[in-house]
Amino acid sequence: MGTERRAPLDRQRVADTALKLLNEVGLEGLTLRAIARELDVKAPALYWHFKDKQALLDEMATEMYRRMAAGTSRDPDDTWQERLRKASRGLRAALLGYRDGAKVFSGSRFTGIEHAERMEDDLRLFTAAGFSLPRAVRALTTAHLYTLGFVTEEQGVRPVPGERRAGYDMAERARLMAGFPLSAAAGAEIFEDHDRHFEEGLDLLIAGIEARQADS
Amino acid sequence: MGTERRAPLDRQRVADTALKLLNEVGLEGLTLRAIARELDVKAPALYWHFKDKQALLDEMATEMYRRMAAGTSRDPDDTWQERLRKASRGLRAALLGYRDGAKVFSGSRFTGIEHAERMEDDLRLFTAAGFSLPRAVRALTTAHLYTLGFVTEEQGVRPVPGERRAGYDMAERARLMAGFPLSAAAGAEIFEDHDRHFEEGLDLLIAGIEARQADS
DNA sequence: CACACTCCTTAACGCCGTTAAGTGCTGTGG
DNA sequence: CCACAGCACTTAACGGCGTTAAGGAGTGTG
Repeated sequence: MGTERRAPLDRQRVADTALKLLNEVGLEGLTLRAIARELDVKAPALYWHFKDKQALLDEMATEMYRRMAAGTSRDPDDTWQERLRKASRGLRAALLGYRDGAKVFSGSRFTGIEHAERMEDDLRLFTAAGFSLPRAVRALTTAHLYTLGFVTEEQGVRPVPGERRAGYDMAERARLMAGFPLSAAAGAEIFEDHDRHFEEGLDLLIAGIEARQADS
Repeated sequence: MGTERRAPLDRQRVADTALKLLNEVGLEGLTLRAIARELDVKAPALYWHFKDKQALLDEMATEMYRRMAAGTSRDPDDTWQERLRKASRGLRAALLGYRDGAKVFSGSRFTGIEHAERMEDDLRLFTAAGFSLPRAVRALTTAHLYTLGFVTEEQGVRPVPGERRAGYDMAERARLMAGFPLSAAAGAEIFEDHDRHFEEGLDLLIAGIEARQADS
């Protein structure tokens, strides 16, 4: 008979489902009722597993980090440049993997200390490469913050890869920008080819770290 | 008699009041009803001036930009390094001037094209200094995005200058981080002295731009 | 003096996060 | 074998949110 009971939820399953739903409806559509419906449960049931919605978002951010960690290859013999590139690209890819990923991520905190392991590993690699701890931290966090800022804006323009948010018509923009020729031309540079643009910013940063490290 | 009528609202006054209120209650407390109350009006009145709440947030972001522009000195004889520093510091100061300033700012779009004037000026200065347009754009936006990312995280830790968000106890953090000595030590570097940290990241970026510009 | 237009109010809608109270099921000690 | 504890959930409800519909007072215009 159809009387078998659904397996009880746990934080992990809730977070997984919420992340899947996030990609369909975006952050603004991600309500507790919608998540509960997806899990075949009523909304207050979620309060058994999370103290409030923010705690669920925190778990989602943590899960995003876990998946990034699982999806980014790391070699102990990386140069610090390679490591910084991998970390930054990996973070960007992870954030782009979810609608409003950057917003969810930067509005939340990790629920555990699992992330410390990778951080420790990165810091070890950088200090072994000759960086003082403060310099290592500065290099890593600057890249991290650049990446967060970049993807936040990127997803503001392109909520879903492929689509384009209303009010971002390039022809319209060009018309308004008559009188500001450089800015008009810059539009293409800013709103197109995010991949290349991201890499170029990263290049600047790495060049700067190299330069500052040389004249230590 | 007390029968004189209140002067009618306009977008500017609404945005001003909303920005003032933002500093008192934060983004999550910034409801249309609260803004209306402050203006001695009922909430639906706001819909005469703005098509929805996002349009009001857009106007607030634009006003933040205007005030930043008014508060940042600019010299036509700036070197590009000075200009980049002024622009980045000015943006950070402007965002820090409001609770959740970075979130409001990066979640919104400017309502007009007033910002194009400064952008044009910056691009002129950079191209006059020998940058190609793409390189000028890359340099400016990279600094811009770094700043946005930086302040977003900064305000996540310190919603109001002076206060400190729950869950950011340094002693507690140190205890959890036993076993990750470098990460533990990095905490101080990350969560303290944002001013210095911001400047150092900016230094890295400028050094990188210089380096890439040298071997053009 | 009618009419249009501007700027606002009153009332209500559906949805949100969240809490309180209760309910069935499972496993354990007497 | 049964009382009872605790787990995982439901039902019901609360106050507040953004937003819309309808209407009304005051002002300027033909």
